[in-house]
Amino acid sequence: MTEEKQAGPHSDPEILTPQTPVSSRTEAPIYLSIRDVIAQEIRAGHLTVGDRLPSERELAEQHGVARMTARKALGHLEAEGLIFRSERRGYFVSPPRIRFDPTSAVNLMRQLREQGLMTENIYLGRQVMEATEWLAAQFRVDVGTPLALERCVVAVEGRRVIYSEDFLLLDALPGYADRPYISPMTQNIRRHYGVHPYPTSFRIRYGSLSYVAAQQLGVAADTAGMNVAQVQEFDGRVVMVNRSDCLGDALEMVATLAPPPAER
Amino acid sequence: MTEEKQAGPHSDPEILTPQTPVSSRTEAPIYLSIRDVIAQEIRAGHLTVGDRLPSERELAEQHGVARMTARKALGHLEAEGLIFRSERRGYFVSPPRIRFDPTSAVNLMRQLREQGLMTENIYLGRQVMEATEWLAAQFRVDVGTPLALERCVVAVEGRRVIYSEDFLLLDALPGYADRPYISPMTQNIRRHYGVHPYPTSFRIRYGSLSYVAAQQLGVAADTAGMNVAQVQEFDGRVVMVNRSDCLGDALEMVATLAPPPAER
DNA sequence: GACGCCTTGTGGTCTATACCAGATTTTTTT
DNA sequence: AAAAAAATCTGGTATAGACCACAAGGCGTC
Repeated sequence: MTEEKQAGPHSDPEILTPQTPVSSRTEAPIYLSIRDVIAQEIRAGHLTVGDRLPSERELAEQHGVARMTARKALGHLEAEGLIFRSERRGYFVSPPRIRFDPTSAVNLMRQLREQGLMTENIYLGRQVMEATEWLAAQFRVDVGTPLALERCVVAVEGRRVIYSEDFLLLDALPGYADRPYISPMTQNIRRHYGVHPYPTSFRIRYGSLSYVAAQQLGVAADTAGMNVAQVQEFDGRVVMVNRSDCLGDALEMVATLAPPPAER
Repeated sequence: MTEEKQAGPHSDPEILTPQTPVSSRTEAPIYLSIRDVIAQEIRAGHLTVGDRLPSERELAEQHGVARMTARKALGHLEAEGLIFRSERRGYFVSPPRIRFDPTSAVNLMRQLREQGLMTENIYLGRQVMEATEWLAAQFRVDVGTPLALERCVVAVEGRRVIYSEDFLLLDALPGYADRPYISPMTQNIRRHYGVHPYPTSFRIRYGSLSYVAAQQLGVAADTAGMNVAQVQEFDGRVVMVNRSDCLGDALEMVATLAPPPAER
C-alpha cells in the first residue's frame, strides 16, 4: 500500500487488465477494445505523462468508428485514471494518482507536497452563512448557527483537481471573520488559536460533481468524481467540516491503520 | 456522520442541490434540468424506494428530447445515487446508500446486517494462484508465492452491489485449500485458525469496474464505481488482501476516528 | 400444471450529423 | 513589435435514427 513499483506510473499490475472479453458469449463493446488499444499505448510508454492524445475526431477516424464511440472509450480511460481531459483542449495522459489519507491529521496540502507534487491553493473567497440541517448535525449545533464558509480550489501540477468548501463554527473561533485567510485551513486555525484540529470522521462517496465544482474545475457538467466530507475537532468540539468534490481519476484515498488495541 | 435524518431517504439536505445554473453566463445543459425534475419527484416522495422510473424512451418523449439526452440525465442521477439501473429492465429509485467502514475490524457482511439490510453472499469459487507483482508487494512476499483466491458477489436487498476477490496467503494458513468456504472471510479464518484478522490499510479509488465485475453485477460494461483494496493482518503478518469493485451509487465509505494520542 | 415458444419492451451499443462556445493558432492590422 | 481580428480546432451537447441481446409476460402445447 505504501510502496510504489517504479516501472512507469501506468504499469500498475494491480489493474487486472479489464481487457476484452474473457471468452464471453457475446462480443465485447467496440469502445472497450479501443480503450484497450490506447491503454496499451500508454502502458507501453509510447505515450507518457502529460502527452496529448489524438482528438476524439482523429481517434474515431483511426479506428473507423463514430465520434461518440471513441468518446466513450476515452471516458472509460478517464474513469480508470489513465487519462484526463481538459475542457475543449484535449485529452492528456495522467500522472499517477495523488494519494490522500483521510485519517491523517496532516492537512491535504502538506500530504500532497510530501509526495513531491507542485500544489497550488486558489482561494475563492469567504462568506458567512447559517448552518443547514446537514451541517447542524455535523457540528452538533442548532440549525441556523452562524458559520463561515471558505471556498477554494486545489490544483496539483497545474491541474485543478479538488473543489473544497470549509465550514467553520464561528462560536468556537472568536474573531475569525476579521482575520485573513491562510492557505491550509488547519494551519489557519492553528496560527490564530494555537490548537491543531484533528479529523474525527470522514465519508467518501462516488458521485457527480456539483455544478459549481464542475465549473471551477473546468470539467464537463456530467463529470463524476468523489464527494468527500471530513469532520475536524479539537477539545472534543467540532470546529470544522469540509466538503470536497474531487476529480475521481486524479486521486485515491489510502490509509494505514493501527492494529486494534485488544489484539496487542 | 453517524446520525441519519429521517425525512425520507432522499431528502438529504447535504446534497447542495447541484441544480440548474446559478446565474451562469451560459445555459446549463438540458440533461441537467431533466435530472432536476426527476430528482425533485424523488425527493418530494412521488417516487419512492424501489419504484420503477419511466423508460428512457418515455422520458425522452415526455421532455421532448432525444433518447440519449434523457439517458444522460438518468446517468447523472445514477452517479448521485438517487436511482440505479437494472440491465435491460429499467431504472429504479435507490435505497439509501449502504455504509461501509473500511477502518473497522467488523467484516463487511456484518456491517451490512447491522444496518438492517438483507444481505446475501454469492460464492463464485476458489482457485489457487501465484502472487503477482502487486499482490506480492501487499503481502510482503516474493512474486509467485502461492495464494488462494476466493471470489464472491455480495447482494444487498436483492441487488448485486459488490464483486469481491479475497487473496489468502497459504503459507500462513496451513491446510486452507482443503477446507470449505465459509461466508465472511474473517469468520472463515477465525473458525479455522482461531485468530481474528484486522485491517491494516485500505485504498479507495474511483474507477471503472473490471469486465468480470460488471458481468457478475449485471451492469453495463462502462459502469464506473469504486475500487477498494484492503489488507488484513494478524500477528503482524499480512494474511489476506481483498480487492472489491463496488457499484458507486450503492454505498459510501464512512469512518469515525480516534483522536490522535498526542492530543489527549 | 409444467414447459417451451414468441412477442414485446428495455437498456446497451453504434452511426452520422449538427451546432455551439471556448481554446488555440494564424493572420491581419496597427 | 504589439495588438487585434479571424480562422481553426477542440470537446460539450443534442438529434434522430438503427440494430442487438436480454428480460418479462403472454400464449400455446404437452
